[in-house]
Amino acid sequence: MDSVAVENYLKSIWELGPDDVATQDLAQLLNVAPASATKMVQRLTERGLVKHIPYKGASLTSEGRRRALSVVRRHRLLETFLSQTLDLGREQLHEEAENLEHGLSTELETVIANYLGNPERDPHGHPIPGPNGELPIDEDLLLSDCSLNQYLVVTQVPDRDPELLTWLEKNGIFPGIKLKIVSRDDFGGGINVSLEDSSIQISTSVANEVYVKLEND
Amino acid sequence: MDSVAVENYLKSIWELGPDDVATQDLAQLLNVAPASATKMVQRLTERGLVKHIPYKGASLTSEGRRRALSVVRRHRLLETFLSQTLDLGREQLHEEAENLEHGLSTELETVIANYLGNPERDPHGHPIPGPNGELPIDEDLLLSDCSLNQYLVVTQVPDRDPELLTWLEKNGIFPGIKLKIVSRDDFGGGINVSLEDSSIQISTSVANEVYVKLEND
DNA sequence: TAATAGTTTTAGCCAAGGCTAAACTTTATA
DNA sequence: TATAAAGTTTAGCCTTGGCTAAAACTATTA
Ligand SMILES: [Mn+2]
Ligand SMILES: [Mn+2]
Ligand SMILES: [Mn+2]
Ligand SMILES: [Mn+2]
Repeated sequence: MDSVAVENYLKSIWELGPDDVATQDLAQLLNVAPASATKMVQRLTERGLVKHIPYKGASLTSEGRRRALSVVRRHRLLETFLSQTLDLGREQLHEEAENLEHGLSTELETVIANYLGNPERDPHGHPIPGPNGELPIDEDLLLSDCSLNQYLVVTQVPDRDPELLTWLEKNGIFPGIKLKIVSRDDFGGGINVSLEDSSIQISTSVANEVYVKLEND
Repeated sequence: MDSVAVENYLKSIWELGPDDVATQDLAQLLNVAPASATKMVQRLTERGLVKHIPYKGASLTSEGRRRALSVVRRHRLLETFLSQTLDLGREQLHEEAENLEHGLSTELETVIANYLGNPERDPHGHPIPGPNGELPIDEDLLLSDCSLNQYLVVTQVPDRDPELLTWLEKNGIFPGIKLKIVSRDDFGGGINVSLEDSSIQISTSVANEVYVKLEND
């Protein structure tokens, strides 16, 4: 079994990938010094889970990816389970799942997945990998890439930043909601969207973390 | 925050206590070499969580006890939560809680406790410590200590051994069940109990792990 | 009460996973 | 294109939590 540290590194490399991941980015995401990240990346390379090209970056081998996706699966199943059983807001889920994901046995993972009806997405709309690390293809569109006046449905919101998530929630943006981009502020940077019965401005950086699909399935 | 190892040592010392705990017993419960247990006990003594009298044994300080009970609370709340939401048998709960207990935040602990209605016992009948480490007084009687022909109600069964727990369950012995000791096999060692509509023989070693109370409240 | 068995501690080792400071590469800038 | 800045790796250190083997202590038993 991988240690908590190893699981966190693998998951982080996956999240920052699939391109070569910079030592700095990895270190920052994990709150460790760059030297620590380098050392761990080297250890994972020894173990055949990572490919490291010095001064260039790190990427997962297929075995590394499999294990990373196993952590992601546990994380997202836990988020879904907690949101379904307890009355937690979408912004509280990530942090809790982050702690619990390493302690979930394969057996309990299966029981929870069945209990939930083997869901394909978590409460943020993130796809849940299958038990063998199959990742459902994800063809959602970045909100910021969409054209004006198309009818869209939100499919994914980010999960890491509770502040942002609370703001999105308060303004009616979460998976399932319909919206339309009505205009772009090309310089102020941002887009104006209209929802069912309100309309708000969303900065580019936020629009870069929200995914949508076209309304007609 | 205490590490996983520290939490496990504190909980184990509590479980083996309150008398001075022998190095060997501690090592065995935690699956480590006696020398490892000695070393950790010394570290915990440094930190003021344990009192160690060399060659005699280890016991918890009041701060050590508080932290141990916090782990026990998380463990027992998790067992209760899992048994209530998923359809796990009583014999599967302990192992899962053992892994998850270290990843449960204080906030989620509170949410779960409220969701469950702040229960006083877990599915094995073990008392759940309060949020500040108050342990409900436990005046249950050892089944093996009870006299013949008293009307008894099972209050606690052990949680560690899935085999045993499955056996108990199959024979109708679990918290809430009424029974009566009808005779003792003083030499074959064991007691004969009659339940609602069956009667079985229970070895002394098992009867030493089952607690009961008198039927009239 | 002296030898022996059992238990505990000490000594010395190791791997994991952190850190800082210094050295080295790569990239950007003058 | 030379130099400076930014990013990365190496070197060397530390703590935690394991281990085994040997030494020390305690309890038992002859
Ligand atoms: Mn998440
Ligand atoms: Mn999520
Ligand atoms: Mn238990
Ligand atoms: Mn229990």
